[in-house]
Amino acid sequence: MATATRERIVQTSADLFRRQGFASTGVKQIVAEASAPFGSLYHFFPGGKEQLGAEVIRWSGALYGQLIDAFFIPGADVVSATHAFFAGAAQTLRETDYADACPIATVALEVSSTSEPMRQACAEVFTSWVDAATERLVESGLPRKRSRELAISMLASLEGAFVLARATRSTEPVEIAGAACTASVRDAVAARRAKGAAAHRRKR
Amino acid sequence: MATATRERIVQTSADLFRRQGFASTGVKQIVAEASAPFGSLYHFFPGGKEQLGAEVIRWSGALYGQLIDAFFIPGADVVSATHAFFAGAAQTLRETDYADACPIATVALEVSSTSEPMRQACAEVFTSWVDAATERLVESGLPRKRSRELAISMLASLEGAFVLARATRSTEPVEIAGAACTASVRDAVAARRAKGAAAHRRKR
DNA sequence: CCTCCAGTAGATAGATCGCTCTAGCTGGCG
DNA sequence: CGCCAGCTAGAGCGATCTATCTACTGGAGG
Repeated sequence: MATATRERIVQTSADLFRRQGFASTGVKQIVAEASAPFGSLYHFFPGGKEQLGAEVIRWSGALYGQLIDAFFIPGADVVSATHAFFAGAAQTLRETDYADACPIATVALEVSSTSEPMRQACAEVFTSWVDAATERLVESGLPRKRSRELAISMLASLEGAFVLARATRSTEPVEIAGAACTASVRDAVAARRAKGAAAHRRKR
Repeated sequence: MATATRERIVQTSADLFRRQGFASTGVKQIVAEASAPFGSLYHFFPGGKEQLGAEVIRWSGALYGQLIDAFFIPGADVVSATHAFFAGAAQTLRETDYADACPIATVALEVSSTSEPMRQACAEVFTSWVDAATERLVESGLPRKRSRELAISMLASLEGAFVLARATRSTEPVEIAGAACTASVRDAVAARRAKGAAAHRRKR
């Protein structure tokens, strides 16, 4: 396995960055926790810690992006999917002692004013998440513009709820934000149905 | 002025922490930027960087908490206040090149798994903000439970929108989150009015 | 067989980290 | 005036940071 070490470095870094952030995680700590030789880190990432950071952001982003597709299955009810999504996040928080929230939010805030390549990586990930969620909502019959708005405000609510939850060590913010988002999605679906029904009535 | 230096240290730290976070800000950088003697930092903050951090969190929290009272003036319309609050946040972001968002969110995410005293300071600040917003909504006639839910989901939306906005260098998330929150408040007010009208009708 | 090179391994450089320490300065009070 | 806190001022400590450097290993290909 040629790239096993490289992968282990990325995974371990992702874990540490999520918990303590980018700046407070040393490269020594990474290689130690990953049981990787120190030299290998700079062999695989000649750009140093910054290159590793950018790659970790993209890797975590892709991994967590799959969660969106896992919850918002085409054909299934988007309202209950939204509720389940937030409920799942709350459960994960509780199970991990409020450590596993968003894998990139901490790093995003840290670097968005100091490292342009890492900031861009974060922006790409967030955009990809918004796009994915938007598509799932469009597929469920909502207008594209409304879907995008919902996707953005859902992601914002979740990210913000994570901030509050980790600081207060309570899942209440996640649950309340989840309820609000679920209600918004329900309203959007109902509005769409009403409009569809009106159009249907008009047709005949 | 006996405590001018101390205050300058706190203000400068608040500025730096907000931009680059806690870990990436060195004490040397703080005293340099604050034009303060190095010894003074440890004179005023014998507990070192952690004590300074906790104090900066509380100080910034109190300062920004006043914004809530500035926007949600007793007697004024809460719906337009909500809209103005988010619009103001978006404008500040634009004016400061996406640097001045939440003064403590970055630090909160960084320390909530590593420093218990600083995590508690963050928790206290967030709680105080939620409490303040809740009171303003209660005063405008909304039920307390609903007010608290609105306050929490508004704060979460704003914090998350800040994360997205800083990373993508766009105020769109703030504007969309603001629109969603404004709609929620409007709905809550409308529901209250309907209920009040029903009670009124029932009465006579 | 030997060559070659990706990957392993870690010593070490050079800068910076948070922090301690001592000495000097200054303004108000006895 | 002399004295004593409160504060200023910065040299310097040990630790730790990122990154570079050289040396070694093991297996695939000529």
